[in-house]
Amino acid sequence: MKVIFMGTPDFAVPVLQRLIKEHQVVCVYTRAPKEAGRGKQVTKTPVHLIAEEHGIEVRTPKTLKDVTEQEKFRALNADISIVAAYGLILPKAVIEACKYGCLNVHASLLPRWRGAAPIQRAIEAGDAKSGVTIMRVVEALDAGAMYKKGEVEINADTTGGILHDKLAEIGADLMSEVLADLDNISPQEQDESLVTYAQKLTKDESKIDFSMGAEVLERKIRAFNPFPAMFFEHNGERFKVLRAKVCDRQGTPGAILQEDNKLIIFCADKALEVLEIQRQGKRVMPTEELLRGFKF
RNA sequence: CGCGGGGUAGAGCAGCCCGGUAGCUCGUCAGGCUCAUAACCUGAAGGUCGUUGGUUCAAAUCCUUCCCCCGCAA
Repeated sequence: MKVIFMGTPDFAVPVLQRLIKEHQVVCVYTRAPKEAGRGKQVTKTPVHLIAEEHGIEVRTPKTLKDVTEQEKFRALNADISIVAAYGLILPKAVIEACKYGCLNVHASLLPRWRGAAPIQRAIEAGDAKSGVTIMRVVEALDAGAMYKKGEVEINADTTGGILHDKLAEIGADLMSEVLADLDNISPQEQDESLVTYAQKLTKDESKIDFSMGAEVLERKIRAFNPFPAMFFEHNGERFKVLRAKVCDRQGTPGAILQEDNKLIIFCADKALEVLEIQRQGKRVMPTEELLRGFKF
């Protein structure tokens, strides 16, 4: 099929690569390159780079509300458009431009976790499983009828990064399957009574609030690994906590205890033993290693 | 040129501001102690102090070139 792909971050890359392999990707839409990283270098999006690598036309409009832009979209004369974490609102004119409409890969088991940060929110909430849903794009956010889902178990070692990568791969598989069998799958409407929303991640929630419960914090630490990473401050220095485990001890919330090469910080109820830590300016390392030379 | 921290023994850190032949914790090896041990004691090995050039009687330490890593911010 002639496909238009719309996506931006790493999550969208496996899907795009699969489409390139199996279909004719006529054009890729992604967010415009912007200043990012140290030195504020202008950086192209991951999707942008992959598209260029394959010599596919890349478009980076600021918005698609523009009628001229919509004309250009329609002029591609594609059979279907595929969206994966694009980051722009799609107007009706774009959604309905192609013969087979517009499909989306979403990193959750819809209708649970519609919205911006479904991967992290699922872990944070303590869900036993997460997954990917392929659904039809409609004007309302992540509300379209569903074609296919794939599930992944969330266990005690599942970090946001690990889950992200798994879901991206599964998303590519599922999209491939759905496209191969599009005429025979009838999409199923979402049950609105089960909808939850995944708020996007903000900077200030990545600061560890030790007046919260240890279990919640542990999940949050896992969900936010490797990005944006939960942190605490000590003597004006920032320490990212990449991994921790709950331990059954009590003390003043926020108090730090160093004993036997272990770093324990008390929370509201129990305490957290920090297992993997990153001092600012240093790499991530097992807490034990940092404690060989650094004293809190 | 967005702001900033760092690269010192296998690992993690101190020393740098106020130049003077490199130190701590752990690990490794040897010996000792012990019923025994990942414990304890003694000793040893192991470092071009990221790289280039400079200042100096003398540079890990001051200035400079480049490389690499990272925090913030985006």
